[in-house]
Amino acid sequence: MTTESITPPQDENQIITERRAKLQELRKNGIAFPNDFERKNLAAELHASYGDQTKEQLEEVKIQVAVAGRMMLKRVMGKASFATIQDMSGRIQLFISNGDTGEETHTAFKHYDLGDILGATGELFKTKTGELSVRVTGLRLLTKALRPLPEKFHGLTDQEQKYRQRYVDLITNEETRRVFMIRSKTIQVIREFFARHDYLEVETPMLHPIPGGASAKPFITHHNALDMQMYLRIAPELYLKRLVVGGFEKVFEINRNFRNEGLSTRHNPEFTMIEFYEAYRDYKHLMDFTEKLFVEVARKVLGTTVLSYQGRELDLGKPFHRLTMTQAIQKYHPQFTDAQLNDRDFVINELQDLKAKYKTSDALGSLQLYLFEELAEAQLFEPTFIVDYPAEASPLARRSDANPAITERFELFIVGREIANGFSELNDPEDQEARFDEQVAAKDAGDEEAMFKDSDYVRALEYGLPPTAGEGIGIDRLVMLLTDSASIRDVILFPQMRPEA
RNA sequence: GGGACGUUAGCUCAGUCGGUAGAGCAGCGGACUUUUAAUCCGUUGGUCGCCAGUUCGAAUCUGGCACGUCCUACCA
Repeated sequence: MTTESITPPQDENQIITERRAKLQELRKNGIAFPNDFERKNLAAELHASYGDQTKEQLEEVKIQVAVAGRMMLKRVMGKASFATIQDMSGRIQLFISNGDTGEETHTAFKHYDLGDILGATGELFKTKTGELSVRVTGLRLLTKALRPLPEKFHGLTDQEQKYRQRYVDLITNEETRRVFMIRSKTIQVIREFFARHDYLEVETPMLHPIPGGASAKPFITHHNALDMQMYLRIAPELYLKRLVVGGFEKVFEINRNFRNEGLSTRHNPEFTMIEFYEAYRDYKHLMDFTEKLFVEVARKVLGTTVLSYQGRELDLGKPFHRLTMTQAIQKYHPQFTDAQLNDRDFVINELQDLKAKYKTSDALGSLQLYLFEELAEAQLFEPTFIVDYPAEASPLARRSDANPAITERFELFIVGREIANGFSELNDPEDQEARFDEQVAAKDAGDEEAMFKDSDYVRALEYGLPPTAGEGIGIDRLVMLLTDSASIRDVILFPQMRPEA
């Protein structure tokens, strides 16, 4: 006994073998992958234009259509069949019968498989149950699908496969298509919003010789011709502010940042942010502006400011809360007094009880920040601006005139997550240089996330940065909110995964 | 990094006490000219994640490994 000489690839199975044979047959009989079918109508447009017409009206007007799409459902009943095809807009039913197409075409159709891409021409009509359908007179197989689709009722449910094979997820799951259409629409609305406010959209480098603008571990890469180490950007901030120095007084950029940190339901190594800067504004203006932006995005994308996130209702149309860190702590832990929260030893004691990390060298503001993160952050379900961040944690932000230990900075929290971060920009070049030097000292002391000193940036400030306000908004997290997604992977088309086993 | 749970047909899932593998969908063959996850009859399809161990015998018990999901930590 001899083994078969043809060993199919490992994931080949009987179904794929069968379909390959059908494709072989198609090749033999002509052009297996024709590209001359002219699609003239989309499913959703036909439903919108003719869905309301009666059976009789449709028979009278005799609308000729040409539709194309992937076959998702198939029902064969001897001399007549129904098929449901799906295009970018939606689905429409085809009726194929010996009487309309001739027996040969209908017989060929019976061997078409779910997942095949078809082109059909014919006349619109309504079935006796009232479903708008195409009475097919011409039917062609445009692309043979070799691999079977997931089960037609449940679709693809395995999370890993949804992420790894997003194309299958998109074919099968309406909800997945909805999420990414909302994502696209969200970015479009944001662009329009900034354009309307006379902002200039710019693109700054993704490859940085000095990573800057955030506290994070960068990805390191190498440029061959220059033989130098480069970093994927962790934030565009320093470049955008250089542009404000240059006279582009309102700029924004929507693009990816890369951070070499852990993966989680809220973190992907590459994520999308919008950063924007406007001269002659301060952080208070940014908060008002952000509220307007969020309301507009919700209204234009979802049609309402009221949304449901993981079972809880949220209204972006209500004024956002504004609290200092200590006020936020007290909101959820009213037993703490102002005196206690401003007492270093007391705060350190609380942090110890919570097993939270801190350094004995930390200033009171940083200690309060850690306590806030432990006790309040995750509870900020309704949109809340937390203001007055400690200067040592905000090396690019302008100090408060009333209290130089804090900065004119806020972070916006919604559903317990940081969604945005903004501040009045530090435009004092001497203070900026001093703060860079502090960061370098921290880096030398072992802080991997401390910033590098960017001397050209300081030089830019020395030419004069007008008083400016700047902010970054996490687009992925915003889209999670708008789509009620629990994981950031659900709003990124191709999330980072480990290599396949 | 730590913890919990999971991995069985292309897909969705069962699998009892350890006794040699099941259903539905998809596929193939047949019936059926208005179906709606069409229906009905017949039928093909398996490295039970991988490697060891225990046992007469392992999808099932034990150990290790891989991958995944969730929680947690770092982080936006």
